[in-house]
Amino acid sequence: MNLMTLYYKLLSEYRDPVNYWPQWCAVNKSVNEREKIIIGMILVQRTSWHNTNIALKNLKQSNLLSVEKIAELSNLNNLTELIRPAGFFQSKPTRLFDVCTFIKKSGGIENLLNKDADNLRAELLHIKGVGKETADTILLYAFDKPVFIIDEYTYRWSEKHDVPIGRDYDDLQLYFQNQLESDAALYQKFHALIIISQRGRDKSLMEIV
DNA sequence: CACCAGGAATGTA
DNA sequence: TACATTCATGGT
Repeated sequence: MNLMTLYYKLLSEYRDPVNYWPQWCAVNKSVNEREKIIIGMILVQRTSWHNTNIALKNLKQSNLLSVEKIAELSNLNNLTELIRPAGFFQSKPTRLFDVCTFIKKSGGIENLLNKDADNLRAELLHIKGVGKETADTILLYAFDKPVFIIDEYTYRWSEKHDVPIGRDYDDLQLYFQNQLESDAALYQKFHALIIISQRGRDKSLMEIV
């Protein structure tokens, strides 16, 4: 069974993933929504969405759920307290600040949207705290670039469905992208379905819209 | 109380 | 290159 067949099977079982993640799979995302996705992706690293949502809510209440405003901070003390529920308080504030600073110095989301996916990916990977998974998640969901995300869910799903590729990020990503048409909307829905189809106890997702 | 939740940097051989 | 360790919070 090829990946497209498996995708349609997932669709038939779980319906349209856009209903589960409207803010992620939306066709027309605002700049602000894209920023929230990026901020969320940094905060959720090795953390549950439940905890991440608390941190996001704190940022919103302090009017800091913004790349610009985070990048303009003179110190990270307040930011550290606000995102503490997301854990790793000694590293995440700096990671978040660095990502926001990069975006601001690059001319903002609007400017980065025009950049080539490969070049943007390389630039993101230069930021300390941004690895392949985070970079690709940002590319796919915040910038709508056709890059398939490889994460623990993708590994488990691939193994379960006998995808003939081992546990290697680059190999598995190439396989998905070679088997599927290069389409960001397809990748977004496909990956959302992979997650939805195997969520465990914590069924929470990103809440902030 | 033990374990987990969409990682990435760092150190070791 | 490949693998182990470390980092922190809130829920189950």
